[in-house]
Amino acid sequence: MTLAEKAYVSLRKDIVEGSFAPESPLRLADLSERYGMGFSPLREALNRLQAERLVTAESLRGFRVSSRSLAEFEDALNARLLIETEALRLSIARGDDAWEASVVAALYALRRQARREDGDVDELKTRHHAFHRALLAACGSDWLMDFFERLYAATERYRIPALTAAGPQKRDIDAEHGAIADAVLSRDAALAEQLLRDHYLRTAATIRSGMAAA
Amino acid sequence: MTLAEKAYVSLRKDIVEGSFAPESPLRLADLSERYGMGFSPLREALNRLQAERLVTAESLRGFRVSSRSLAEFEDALNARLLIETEALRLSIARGDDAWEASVVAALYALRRQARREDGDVDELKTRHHAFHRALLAACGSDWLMDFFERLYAATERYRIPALTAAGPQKRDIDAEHGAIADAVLSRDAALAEQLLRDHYLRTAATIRSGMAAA
DNA sequence: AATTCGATAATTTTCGAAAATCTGACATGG
DNA sequence: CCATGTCAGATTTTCGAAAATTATCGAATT
Repeated sequence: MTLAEKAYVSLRKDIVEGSFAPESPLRLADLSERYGMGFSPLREALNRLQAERLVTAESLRGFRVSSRSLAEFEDALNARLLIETEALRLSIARGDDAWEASVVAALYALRRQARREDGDVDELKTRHHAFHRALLAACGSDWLMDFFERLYAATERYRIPALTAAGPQKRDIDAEHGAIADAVLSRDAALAEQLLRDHYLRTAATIRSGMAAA
Repeated sequence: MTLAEKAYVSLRKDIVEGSFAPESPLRLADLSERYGMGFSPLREALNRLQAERLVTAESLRGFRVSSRSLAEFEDALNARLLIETEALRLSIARGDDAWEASVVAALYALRRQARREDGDVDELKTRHHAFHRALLAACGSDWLMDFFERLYAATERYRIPALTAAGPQKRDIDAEHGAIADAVLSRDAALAEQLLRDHYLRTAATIRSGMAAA
């Protein structure tokens, strides 16, 4: 892996996880010291992240972490619902046995990690992402999967700070995931879409109250 | 405008218009000579284009123009239908008087340019793009507009070579645009969606036969 | 007191060269 | 004849410094 790719992965992670505050400037000198590399690979990474809307750039004034607002969250969430319900429908229509197996496997891996008391939070997030990706993976559209990844990263930026602010949850997220998987495996597209939609709307409600609290 | 931004605009145009063949390597030395700048701004532009899927990159093996295939075109077209019908629906529901006026203006400008015998093809394409953007512009979603721009560029790569190969058209595209605008201005969302869908499906049919001929 | 101007510092942007890596040809051994 | 290793050339990637631009601060002016 080249330095530029490492810079891209690290920066993306740090932005999504909130290590850099929204709107804070991303100065090359600071980043260079933080990640131990020159300007070139950093600029490459920043340009890619700009195209993904995680950072903004102004000519000759450098880069900043993109702003965060309730309106932008709502926008990203609505786009997600549009993209993911369509992708899920396609996936259910087109997925084969191997796809079903991958959904089962992803759910299993997610649950296993969720039940570990000593669990690594990073690993849990990775598996959560993997489960949601597995649901859509058979949709057959590179563009929809691309949009899914973008929107997932964009909304993930809100999930983390909001959830800590909102306190303990009353939801049984594990059960929601299980219900979605069941509907998918029985190829009930309408039910699966409805459950996925509800799943996101519930998360959105939590995040809204979390942002209001923060 | 910085050199990197110029490089981005130029490269994007040259790729979309087909000045570089799909899959052809984009060597830094060549590009440096062609555009009269060093490697740094070119790499920045290429990285942004990579995030937009117009170019692909392989570690330590440089950049290539993304491939072109009927399957990828169909994928982009279907994504476009999903995104644009939704954006159009929202636009019709939310657009105000100023938006209506901008649609009328964009259609007028497009028609004016289309009727000029000595017309600049570049200008016509710009206005065509502007008209379709104006239709959706009141949707209120940055993400949907972002996806629209990406998909427009992706499909534009197919429109140009296919149309020249397919020969003269029997369609009255001007009338199709007019009908869409009429439906939009009368706020008939269902009709507008249907007309937009038909408009794209007809273009898609032309492109399919054009690709088959080529 | 507020504003403008100029000099200095900080920062981004760009270049040119060095380092790292890949490609293809050629020789060598099985 | 085929496989394998090696070397030179081509290409990408990275660095460090130079160039260009913006930001900051104090003095002069209104």
